[in-house]
Amino acid sequence: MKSHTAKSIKESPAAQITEPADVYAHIYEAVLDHRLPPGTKLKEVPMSELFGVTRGAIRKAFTRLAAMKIIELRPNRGAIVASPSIKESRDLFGARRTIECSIVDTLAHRITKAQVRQLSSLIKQEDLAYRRGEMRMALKLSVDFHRVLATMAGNSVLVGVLDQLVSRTPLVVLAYQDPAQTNACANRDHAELVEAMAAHNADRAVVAMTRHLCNLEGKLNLSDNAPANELAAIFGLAGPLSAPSSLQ
Amino acid sequence: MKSHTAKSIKESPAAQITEPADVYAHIYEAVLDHRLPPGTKLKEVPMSELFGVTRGAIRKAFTRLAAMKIIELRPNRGAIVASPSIKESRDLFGARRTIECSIVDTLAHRITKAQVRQLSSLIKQEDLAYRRGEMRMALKLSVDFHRVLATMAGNSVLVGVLDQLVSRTPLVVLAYQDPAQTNACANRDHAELVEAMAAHNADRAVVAMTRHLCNLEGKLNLSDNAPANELAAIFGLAGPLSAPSSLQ
DNA sequence: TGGGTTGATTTTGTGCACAAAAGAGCTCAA
DNA sequence: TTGAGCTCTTTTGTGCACAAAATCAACCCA
Repeated sequence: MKSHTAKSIKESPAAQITEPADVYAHIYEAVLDHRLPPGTKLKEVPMSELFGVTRGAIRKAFTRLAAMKIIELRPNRGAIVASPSIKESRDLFGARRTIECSIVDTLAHRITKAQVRQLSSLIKQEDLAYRRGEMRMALKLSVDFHRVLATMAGNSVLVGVLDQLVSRTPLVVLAYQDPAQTNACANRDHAELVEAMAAHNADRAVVAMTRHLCNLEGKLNLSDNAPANELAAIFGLAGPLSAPSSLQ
Repeated sequence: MKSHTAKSIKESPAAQITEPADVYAHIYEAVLDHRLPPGTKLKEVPMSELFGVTRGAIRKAFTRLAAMKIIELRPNRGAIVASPSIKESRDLFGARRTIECSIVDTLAHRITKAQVRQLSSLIKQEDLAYRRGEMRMALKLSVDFHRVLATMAGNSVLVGVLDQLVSRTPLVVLAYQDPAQTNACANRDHAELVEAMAAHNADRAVVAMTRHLCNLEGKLNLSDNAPANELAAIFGLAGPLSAPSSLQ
């Protein structure tokens, strides 16, 4: 009970991790699984013992995670799992709309039959995972779909940029997801998008992508009085963002 | 003559740098000044001695610079100043067009008189610097203009993304700039853009931004047989990119 | 002469120990 | 009872020394 900070990271109790490098991935997964909820303190020594690596390795992973905005690195005060604000979450979706609509517009003009097949196959896998209830896998495949789309459009810089945004999205979704809503139907959006692109109908594809991202954002509880692990919310007071000045 | 790698970084010979942190900025400036041309090896020990900091501090700065794609970090083989490929340069401008057109579109609808004044003031300063021949200052102000634009549009995520792209742009420009061309007239583009936004004419503003970025890109020597500090170019052979497959 | 191998030197990577800072708990006084 | 100040403990930050890897050069042999 004394230090309950980072005890629940291991996938299964037996799986002792000894690999030198991919501490990053493990922490990332743990965050996405909500085994490490937003705000959790990540101490270096327990982490290093847990993963069986040195403190330096943990520190490096932290640097990368902070660059991706998965965790927040506070000088002299350690790392905590990021808790994105409402505005940041909205901005993230806004940025994705901008970038992914551009990607889809480009791709719709020049997509090949082989690419359509590849995308359809991804959708099928994703659908299967949903039906089986493998939500983690489904989420991963859904994210992959967007990454593949970006790669197909061919602009390597946009691929890099989008990768950052897409990586951050699940954290936002998990932080603000509305328990009443289910995200099972998001899959249909992907299919519609691919249909539009296969028909080389760029306008329709852009609309489909916009709607898809708006659907996703709409399912979140991003109203001003949404809970965000904030004290104000816990005590039922006004939302954390009465004025937009509180973040910047 | 033995190790001529990093001797010319200091701004002035007397200015010995002892600050702990902003090694990053100094290296970045040196790269933009072409005191460290693309491909230059950056050794840790000489650097640390030069700046009067420890090797660890240099290493940290390298990590940040690599994240910004200003330098390239090759495992076990040290850091070199990035030499962006032609495709990457084109993609960079493409990405900027996507993001900045979106920014300008948003901003044109809601820009305030005060913001117009601020932008006009920036343009005036920039113009002044150009006239005085202070090219470094002019370049910096020109870059700032784009950053301010992004900030005014209000999407913090897009601000962060654009910051990365804008920071990388000068490196590309310096690597591929055509000696025959001059970039003195780029300033007029900024003025036109602000005029369009002041009139709340989003379409015209987007066109202005597109043209501005295309102008910039167009002044570069990005044809397939452009020199890029490549051996092939030095010896007058075929360009480094006969097929686009050579990068990815 | 040229290609490949080996050894020496330089350069990068990493673990460890110590320093500095933050945090927790305690005492004492108002 | 509260709160300021103090000490002790925990946690993060950093310099240094050593390990591993790569680069360079000489050398040998075909």
